[in-house]
Amino acid sequence: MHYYDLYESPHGQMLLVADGEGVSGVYFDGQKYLPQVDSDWRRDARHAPLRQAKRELAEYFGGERKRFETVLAPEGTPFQRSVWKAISTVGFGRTITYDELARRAGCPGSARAAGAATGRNPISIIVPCHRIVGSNGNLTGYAGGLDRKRALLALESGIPDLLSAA
Amino acid sequence: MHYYDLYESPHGQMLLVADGEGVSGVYFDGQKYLPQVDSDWRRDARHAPLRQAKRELAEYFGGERKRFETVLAPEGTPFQRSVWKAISTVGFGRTITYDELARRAGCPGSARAAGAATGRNPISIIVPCHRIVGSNGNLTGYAGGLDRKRALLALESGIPDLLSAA
DNA sequence: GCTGCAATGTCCGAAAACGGCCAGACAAGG
DNA sequence: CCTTGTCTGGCCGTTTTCGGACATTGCAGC
Repeated sequence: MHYYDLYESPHGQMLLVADGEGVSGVYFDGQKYLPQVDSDWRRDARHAPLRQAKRELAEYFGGERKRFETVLAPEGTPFQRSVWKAISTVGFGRTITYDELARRAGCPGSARAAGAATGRNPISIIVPCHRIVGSNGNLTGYAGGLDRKRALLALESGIPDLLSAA
Repeated sequence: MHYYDLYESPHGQMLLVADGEGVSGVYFDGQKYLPQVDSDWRRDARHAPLRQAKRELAEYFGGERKRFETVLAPEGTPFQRSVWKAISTVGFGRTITYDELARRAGCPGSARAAGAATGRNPISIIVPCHRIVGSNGNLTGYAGGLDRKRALLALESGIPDLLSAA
């Protein structure tokens, strides 16, 4: 059974999804790979993991939270899971390259595949895939749009996002 | 979560599988498409649907039961489900052809596809796929082996299975 | 009679395409 | 020289695509 709820973030509406185990998805409105809310999913604002995720996200955007503790249950291939787990080792305000990410996932040399897996990360923000950048520092991609990626990194750096004002 | 148990039938050991909804599989030992018992499955002889299935199977082999009432929850495509449901409309001791089966499933002309779906039936005996025969009366196939198919039909016809003695 | 063929939904293996990459080479402009 | 940008070729797991194979059957052609 799937449960879901919506959350109004500073960067647009977000869809939160969970199953019996924990939170399985956190998506920006209109992002790539956004799943369809099936007719047999139940919207449940009192679902414990969903409530905790919403609260922690609000604290994150308020600048009062740097680590998430929500119970996660993403679905993916073994390789994808290892990549997503590796992403979670990158702390607030830090960034690493796709190459380094692949190494941390135990697959050195698989930078490109790691990039693809990063793009399929179903849990935005909480699994901080926005902290992965190109080897030259470029923000090469983000399923929710590069603007949001830049905004999140700006939030974490403590520096106002100048570009977004332009 | 998956639960399972074993049952010793007159024609070999059988594997019974269930999830939260009901019985999802009944397999002969060594049959085609036999699923692997995953390490996170739990053997549970007290599981209600499993216990009922075992009891009804014992009664069936003892000649004291002609209809099953166990709650079923097989997994398959819409087409497969419609075929399996159609198979269940064939009564004890009766047989129909794959062509007739396809018609009952709402897809006349899809006899071959119906045959493939029949082969994938996960619930032996209770969903009586052994009662489906070729248009010329031949026993064209059975995941558990043609011997067992013949034996089941012999049991249901009340006639001793002469060939099995040969 | 026997042979060949068309129609049908699904699974499986193989092959190809597709990415949120990266290093090296090269050219252009300071 | 150093910096910056573009291009190229190799890298790798996943996804998509495609061609057969099936627990069939009725019909056409010989």
